[in-house]
Amino acid sequence: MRRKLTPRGRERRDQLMECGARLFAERGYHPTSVADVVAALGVGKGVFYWYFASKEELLTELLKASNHDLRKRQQQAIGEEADPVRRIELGIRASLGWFAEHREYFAIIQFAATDETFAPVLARNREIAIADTIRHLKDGIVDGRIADRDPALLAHAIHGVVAELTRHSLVEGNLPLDEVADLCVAFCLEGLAG
Amino acid sequence: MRRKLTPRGRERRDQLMECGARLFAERGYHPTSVADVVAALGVGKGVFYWYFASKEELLTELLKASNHDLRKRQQQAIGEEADPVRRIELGIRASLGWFAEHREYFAIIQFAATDETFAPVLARNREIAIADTIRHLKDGIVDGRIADRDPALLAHAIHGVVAELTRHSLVEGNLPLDEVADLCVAFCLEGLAG
DNA sequence: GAGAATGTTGACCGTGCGGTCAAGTCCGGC
DNA sequence: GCCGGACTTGACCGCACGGTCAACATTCTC
Repeated sequence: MRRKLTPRGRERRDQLMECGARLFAERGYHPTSVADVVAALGVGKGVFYWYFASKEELLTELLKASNHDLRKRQQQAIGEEADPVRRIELGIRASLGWFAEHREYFAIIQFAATDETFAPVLARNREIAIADTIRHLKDGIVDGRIADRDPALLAHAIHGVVAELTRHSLVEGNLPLDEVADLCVAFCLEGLAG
Repeated sequence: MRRKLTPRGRERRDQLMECGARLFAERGYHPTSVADVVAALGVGKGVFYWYFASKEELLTELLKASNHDLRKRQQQAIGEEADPVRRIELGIRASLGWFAEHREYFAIIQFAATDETFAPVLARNREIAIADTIRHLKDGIVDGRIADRDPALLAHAIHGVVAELTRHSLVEGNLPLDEVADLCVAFCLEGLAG
């Protein structure tokens, strides 16, 4: 890994990250070797270690970059919306939409959660997302729009629904995204209540 | 791996599984070597391959055994309860309770979900659990107690809440189990509705 | 166009892993 | 008391992996 990157260098780095993301998603992190990554790009092994200090660093960078991108999308989606309940809904929809367009990352993030080397990065990402949700929930509780229950647990519950429905629709589903998103929002807002 | 196991043999097998479960949970599957497992037990490497055809098989057996145990507990908890909504509630509470008592398995299952070798076993386990939930949901929908929405998606939503709150309460939480279970049930039944 | 900085190569190294096996020990049944 | 099958040992094998590096190529800078 070196400091100064020319445009050419930045492109190579992006190629390596894209390639790594794809392979990690397809075969998993441990089963994918650095040799696989560089072979897929048709370059020598040294190239990898010019841009990354280690295989570990590549995954860490992928996690950071993807989280940054997802958050950007959520913030754009929520925009200036004032209604806290609607803010939660827009956040949920943005999340489902982003993963639908970046399927590779779901598997990568799920693996990273199980490895103590990467769990900290992920835990931090999640903490931030949960904190956002908690803020909206508290606003909604003050407004009397949301039941007065532990906002932290509610936030985790919402994230759990989103995570599992994301997984289901990516891995097993052939359902239209909107349908899943609608149910996801309806379930979070109303539960099973008929 | 051999056919006939004497009582002594069965005990060794159980020791290996217990030991493997602990180490896989603590350090992860790939980073834990067969040498680590047998060393923790103070026996030679050959012992492992007498009882298991491969490291892979050990994990597979762990997944099967744990799922069997969890399901048994759920069935006992639900018993003869007739009310479908209450059946769902009892199932949720049984699940949270089981994981609280078998923390090791949460990490193991989460990893297995990310590895294409083990994903099929897990997918099958999940399918069965989801099918159970769907049955209760359909009963509830007929009764008019549950909203008439896609039962499959609802089932996944419930499982998502349970999974994430389980994770939260095991990994981050110092909250009493009952409190988490209460909120989990309340959220699933009523959503965020205030 | 010299020289520095950036980028690239691929053979090579050490290590640790999953798995094997020939040899031996333990123990129940006869 | 010995036979055979259940069980154990640990040195060993082959290999693939993460990472290094000296040499070379390209591109920037003045």
